[in-house]
Amino acid sequence: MISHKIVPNISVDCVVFGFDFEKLNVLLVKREMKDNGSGAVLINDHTLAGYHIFEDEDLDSAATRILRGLTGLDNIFLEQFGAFGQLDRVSSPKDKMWLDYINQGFADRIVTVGYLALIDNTKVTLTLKDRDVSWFPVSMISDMEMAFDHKYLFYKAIEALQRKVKVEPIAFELLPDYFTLSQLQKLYEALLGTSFDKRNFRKKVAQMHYVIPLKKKQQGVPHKPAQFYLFSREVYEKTRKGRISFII
Amino acid sequence: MISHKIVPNISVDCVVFGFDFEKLNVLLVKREMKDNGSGAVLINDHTLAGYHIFEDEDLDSAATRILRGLTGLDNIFLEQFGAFGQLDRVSSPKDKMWLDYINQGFADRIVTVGYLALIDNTKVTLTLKDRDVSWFPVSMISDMEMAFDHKYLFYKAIEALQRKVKVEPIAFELLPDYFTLSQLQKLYEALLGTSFDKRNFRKKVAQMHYVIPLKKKQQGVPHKPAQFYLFSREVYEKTRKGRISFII
DNA sequence: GAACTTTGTGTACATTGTACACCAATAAAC
DNA sequence: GTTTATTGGTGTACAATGTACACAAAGTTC
Repeated sequence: MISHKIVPNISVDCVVFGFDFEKLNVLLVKREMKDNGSGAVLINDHTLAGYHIFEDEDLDSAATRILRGLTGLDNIFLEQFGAFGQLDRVSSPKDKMWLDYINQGFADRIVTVGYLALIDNTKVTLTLKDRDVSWFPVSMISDMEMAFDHKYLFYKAIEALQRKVKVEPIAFELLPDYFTLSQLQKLYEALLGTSFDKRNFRKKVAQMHYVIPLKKKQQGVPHKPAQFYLFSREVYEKTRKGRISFII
Repeated sequence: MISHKIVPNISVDCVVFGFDFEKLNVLLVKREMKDNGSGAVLINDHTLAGYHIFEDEDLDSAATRILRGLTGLDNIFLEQFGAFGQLDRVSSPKDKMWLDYINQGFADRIVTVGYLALIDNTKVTLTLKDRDVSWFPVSMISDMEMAFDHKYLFYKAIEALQRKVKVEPIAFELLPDYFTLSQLQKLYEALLGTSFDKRNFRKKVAQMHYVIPLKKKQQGVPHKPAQFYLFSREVYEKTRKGRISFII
């Protein structure tokens, strides 16, 4: 195992989204610290998945490394949603105490690059070695305590996600390889916080020739089985349109 | 004058766009270095407007500071388009020689945050003290020599610009307060590299209630004078629509 | 086989996009 | 002051897309 030198004032934070066919979730890491003597709980909240970058890796690699550590997966969809360098990012007493505790000292000035990650929930089983990592419904985040400016980063991430999802077919990254149209619809509804008419939704999907029906159907469901579809990036790339439309 | 401590491994680069009613231009800074003895030209190319950040300023402030230095203007439209941390960003012999020459040594690892800036050409007069800063048509960039990975950053910036301009009314930042519809149309054509039908374009603009006709008309032009319009951000914010439309 | 649950389909209307051609208003030239 | 050159400004017919809306079909469970 090679030990890498970290860059003390640059880090990467990943906002990892997953979809359980009902709602959107985010992956958070528990942060816990007790007083050595009394055992009193000093810190008990959550952070995004993040770490410093190493001297010898670029930003995308750092994000990939962090996600591999948490989920065991490579090849996760990743996209930057911003760089954050506010002076007071890491300034609360708790946060300083924490950095001291985990022995990172405090660079008084850390710039972090935010990454949006979309993962297919069915491919991940958490509860690996550490159960400090778990999924939380995005609707719950507003009521949670979070470290540093991570709640702010989360909001920025979800804004970016909603913006991008309307314009690029990245939502499919949150679904398994085969999915039904109802699952797709629920996903978009969860992402955008709206609801769609079933017939109109399907009419629209029918025009997306890169969403391809398979011969396969659902099995063992207590109702009419749905047909499976798959997303083809190749077809998408070949058939994308001009989309000139500055908005009203 | 206070002297600030710089953060050696973090910088900000600004891709500054302007519009001269004919084409899009970018602001570049000349980089020149001659051999002390022979006077031979060792480096003669261009860089984006960029510098390290200071310990006591955040990223946006750094970008604002850099632009104030170049243009004399505050209140310039600014938006991040990415963070760049490739290991080989600053690696060519020329670039190393240059960093040595301007006495910055070489941090072997610099992360830069890219900012897109849109400025109203009519408000800037360059040729201040230094004439090392000047406008170049974006169409010319592909043939130019540029420092570091700045050509790459430029392409990323223009991609982001084209994406955003279709979806948010930021193009107006490139126009004077009062403008004609023909100027607006030429601007969009320059930005997107397309051309529009005049009547259809105007029909579309007519639906944007935040583009407001004024009583004023052009004067002294050798043809029918055009009406002036203005962009109202307030009206825009109040009337923006839902725009749910994941793309085909 | 009855009850339950989710799938899958079509039509009428409104809105938006697109293709296309001519007169109007001004300054400059004569 | 008449002509010329140049850009500004307008409407209509058709195609494509968005939207509102209701019911039968295919499975499982009991």
